[in-house]
Amino acid sequence: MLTHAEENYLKAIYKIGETNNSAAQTTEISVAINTTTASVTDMLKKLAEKKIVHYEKYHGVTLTDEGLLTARALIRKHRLWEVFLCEKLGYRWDECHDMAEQLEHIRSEDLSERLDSFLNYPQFDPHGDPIPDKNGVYARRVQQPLNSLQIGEIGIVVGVCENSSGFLQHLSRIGLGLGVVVSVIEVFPFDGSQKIKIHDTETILQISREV
Amino acid sequence: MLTHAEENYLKAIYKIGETNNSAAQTTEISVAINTTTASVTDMLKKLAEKKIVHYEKYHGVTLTDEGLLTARALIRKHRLWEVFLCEKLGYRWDECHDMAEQLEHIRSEDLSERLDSFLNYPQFDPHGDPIPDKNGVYARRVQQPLNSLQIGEIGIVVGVCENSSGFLQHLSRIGLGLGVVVSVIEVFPFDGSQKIKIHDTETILQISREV
DNA sequence: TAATAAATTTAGACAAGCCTAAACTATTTT
DNA sequence: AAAATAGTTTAGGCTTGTCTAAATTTATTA
Repeated sequence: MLTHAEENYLKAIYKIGETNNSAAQTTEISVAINTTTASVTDMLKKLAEKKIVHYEKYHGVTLTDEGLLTARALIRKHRLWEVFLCEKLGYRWDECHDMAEQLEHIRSEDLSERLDSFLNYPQFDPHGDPIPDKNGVYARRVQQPLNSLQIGEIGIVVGVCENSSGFLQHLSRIGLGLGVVVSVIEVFPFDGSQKIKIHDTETILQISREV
Repeated sequence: MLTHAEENYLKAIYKIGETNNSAAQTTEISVAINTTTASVTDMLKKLAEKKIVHYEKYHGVTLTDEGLLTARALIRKHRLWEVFLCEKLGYRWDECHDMAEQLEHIRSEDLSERLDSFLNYPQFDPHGDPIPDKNGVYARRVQQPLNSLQIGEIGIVVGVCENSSGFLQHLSRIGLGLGVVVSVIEVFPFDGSQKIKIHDTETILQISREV
């Protein structure tokens, strides 16, 4: 059984490993968790002791199989609670992170499962991040053109292909900035334009190619 | 801002004060919280420091106005979460206490209010205990005869007036033991008998007088 | 490849919350 | 009212998770 602090380290290590695709370094973790590197080193020893991470002095850590499972369960809880807070309690997606951060530490046999079912097995949290299922499996999010999304699918704008400033200005004018969550409402076969919902307003665009 | 441990002490002190109608003694608190009396003494000093309790050495503690408010907010959160766990996630009333015990410590501006509204402003938790409103006010539960309850009202069996063993055996046979939560579904004016729901089964009884 | 810079670990301390054992108060008994 | 008992507090210590400052290792650069 892990303490809250240990769980927080675990999550940070997981996320760093995910995005870097390499071992998480002490400094990276200290930045993520907002502590000193000395504290991180202490904690890494404890986590290694508990077989949660593979730790090699001066060379960062990676998660063990057990650590990976636990980390995914945490992410799952976090994201399910975010869905709950937004969908059921009406919080905005930017308001729920701190609460979810606390809620993810609630210990219980099968709370995640019950919550999942209550929320109707959501695939994504309000930020558009995928929610692992109870076995830790989740739809890897792949960068793909917006125009390849099917009706009902959800995506986050992570970049654009064209870089003409006029085009970028147009995007930001209509609210399509980086990180914005969109879902496809309709596809018009005539010209391939899509009616997409931007997490608040609705707006129709015909776009050449986005990611 | 109080720590989790401080909040637990606060709740214990509140409950003891409520039931005893007097200052909470060190030993009582240590039993409630399951620690040593030495730990309790330490904590009482800290709580007094923070103006949460009035503390007189060797003579127990009572809550300050601030302490009282905070305690009621905690109880409110606890009971609202219990309602959520039972009604929305389908837990049995005896399963949700430990989770609610954790959930009550979640810090947030207005989570209680949102939860309250989401749950449709319940008056009682699944154990039949009253839920304070956002100002800490709640329907004091008063002992009253079951037959005085109106349709839709909820009560807990806290005692009986008649003590003939035959009568008591009848009660336990139909599942009406002490602590059982009942709600009145229907009243038959003809003979004053009531259709009451016992937190699981349904059963009809015509009863002379209960509390 | 030796010197310098950056990252990491070790050493020593501290607050919170708990513990045991010993000392102290208050209450009850005789 | 003195002695016995019950309840409470103090003293000293332990663990967790944090910190600063110093020492060490790795990486970079000239």
